[in-house]
Amino acid sequence: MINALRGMKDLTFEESQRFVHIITTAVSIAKRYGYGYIETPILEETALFKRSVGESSDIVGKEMYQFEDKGGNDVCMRPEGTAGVVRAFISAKLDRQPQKFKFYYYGPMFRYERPQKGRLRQFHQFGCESFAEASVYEDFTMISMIKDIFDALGIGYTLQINSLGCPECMPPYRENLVSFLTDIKEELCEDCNRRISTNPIRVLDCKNERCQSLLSSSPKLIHNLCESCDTDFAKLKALLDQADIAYEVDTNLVRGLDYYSKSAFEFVSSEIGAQSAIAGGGRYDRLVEFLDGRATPAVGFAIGIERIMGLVKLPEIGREGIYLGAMIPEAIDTLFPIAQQKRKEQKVTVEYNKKSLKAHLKGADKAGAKIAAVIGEDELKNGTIWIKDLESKEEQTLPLEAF
RNA sequence: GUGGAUGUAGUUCAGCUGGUAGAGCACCUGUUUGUGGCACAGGUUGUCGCGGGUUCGAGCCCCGUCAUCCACCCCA
Repeated sequence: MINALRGMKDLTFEESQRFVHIITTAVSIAKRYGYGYIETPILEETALFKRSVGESSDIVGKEMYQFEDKGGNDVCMRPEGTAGVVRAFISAKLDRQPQKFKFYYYGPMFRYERPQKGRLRQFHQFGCESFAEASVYEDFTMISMIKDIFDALGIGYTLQINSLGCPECMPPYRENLVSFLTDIKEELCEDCNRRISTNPIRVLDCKNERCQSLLSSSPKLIHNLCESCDTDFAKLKALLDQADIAYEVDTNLVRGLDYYSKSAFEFVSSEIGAQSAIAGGGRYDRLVEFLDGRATPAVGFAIGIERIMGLVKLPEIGREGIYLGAMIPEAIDTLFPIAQQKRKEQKVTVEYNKKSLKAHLKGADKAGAKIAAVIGEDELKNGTIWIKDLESKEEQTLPLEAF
């Protein structure tokens, strides 16, 4: 027997219903916010991710499904969605248009990690990217959209926000931080020591308690923002307050991808285990430029479908449609014209074998049908059909034309 | 990549100090030969993850391997 690969899952029945429900809910809300669908390839040139996500990230460093294709190209299964959308945006030369563009997407992402609760090798994201809108109002609007989606799905969450600064205030802060960290490096954990040179900002995120206590007196970017970043962050908080959206400022919130700047946010849930982030995003004003486009400000986010799958309240669906069956072989053929007609509007299940009335009713029950319609000897002779409403238990025999 | 736990019927699990497997649920059939969801009765299903080893004998012990789960790491 061949099993699915490690970290890859099949979805059926209730799970697949949840999946579809999440996507359709998110899509309808994104459309209301003016987003249009974008589909980009799953396979991209490896260089795209190296340049966008960043070589220092774990994603690019050790988690990519990377290989050489038959034409000798260095390719990679996308580990996240933003890079591909930005690439498509630039390829279509939309960066040269004096307009704003908003796209939503959803689909599989691939990361070669050790699976655990809420972490798969093939997982799915729903995401949005907004281009050419530099205003912090857009950051706010995006958070508000995620809130709408989670509310519609009945999901509880905590919102965490932070500002990651910009090319003006980040570099001096980084130097500042590195010198602080270097002074105490003997006491920091092994991982943090490595991070001082690779990605010092991420030291702030260390889960080691000892490191955290040492870091309490570290310089905070939030207190070293340039004027523009500072006023934008203040504005974002004000807008969230005004909209009554609860949030926590988490000065240690560091997005794992290199391309973020200014606003960063993460929605977390306490109910799903260690992998608690259910959505994450932020501003990435420089990414279009990094990928050889014309400088274009942008904001985006992604929701992890599998992460919220268990949290979603699925609307209850009752009995639906019609079950058709025959009690004698000669009546079976008469079922199909009826089915054809009824399927124009309803769900129809046809049983191809003759069965006893009892067996048909059981079958109708199992099929989740609202109406059981059966043709037996008498009905065939009289050109009628026997109907039972499985909910109200009402039954009647109707002429075929009247059904 | 690291650590821990677990792998027995479709599924959830039991299986005492080693003697060639059981329960609930699900499924199928019956309980007036044309009436469902309930109840009752009966029934089907397993190379006990895989490969070695110890033993007269292993689901139970040992080694290896694969997989799953949880955590670290990282992130959606």
